[in-house]
Amino acid sequence: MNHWLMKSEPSVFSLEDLRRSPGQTAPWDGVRNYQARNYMADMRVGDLVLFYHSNCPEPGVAGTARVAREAYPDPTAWTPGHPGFDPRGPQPGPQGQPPQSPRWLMVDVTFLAAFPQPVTLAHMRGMAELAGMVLLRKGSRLSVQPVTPAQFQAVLAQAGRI
DNA sequence: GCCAACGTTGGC
DNA sequence: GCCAACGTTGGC
Repeated sequence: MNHWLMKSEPSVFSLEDLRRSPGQTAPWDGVRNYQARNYMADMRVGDLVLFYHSNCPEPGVAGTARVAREAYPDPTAWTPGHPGFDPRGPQPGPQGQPPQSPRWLMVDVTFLAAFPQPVTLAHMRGMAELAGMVLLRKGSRLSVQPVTPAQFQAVLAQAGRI
C-alpha cells in the first residue's frame, strides 16, 4: 500500500467538505499538472492520504483520507466554464462518453479522520522524521505527492500528540 | 499584497 | 531545441 499527500484550498474544498460529502466520498477533480496526474494514476484502492490545507491562514495536514476509486477521466476537463476546462484536450464522444485517451484523471477519496488540531506546515518543518519530505522541499508545489510510510506515521503520531 | 519558484506556451 | 514571456501556486 502506498501513501500520499493531497493539497486542497479549504475555501474551495476542505476536509470537512469531504466528510459531509455523500458517503463521505468525493472525486478529486481539477488536477492539471502532469506529474500530479501521474501520481494519481499510480494510486490504488485503500492507499492512505494526508489531506493538506493550502493557501490558508494556517497551512497544514488537517486529517486523513483513503483512495476509494482508482484513476478515471476527469469530466471537468471538458466542462466549459469550469476552472479546469481544457479546450485543447480530448473532448467527449458524440454520445457524451469520455474521450478514449483523456488527458486529465481523478480518483475518488473517502474521509477517514480529522485531526483534533492540524499538523501545521510550520510544525512539520521542525520534525526530524520529515526531513526530505516532498512537501518541505524548496519550491515544491506539487498538489499530489508521494509520502513514505514513515513520514505518514510521523504525521499521525504528531496529530495524536497535540 | 508580495514574490519566489515552477510549469506551460509559442516564436524562432 | 532554446528560451523569453506569461500564468499559477502558495507561503508569508
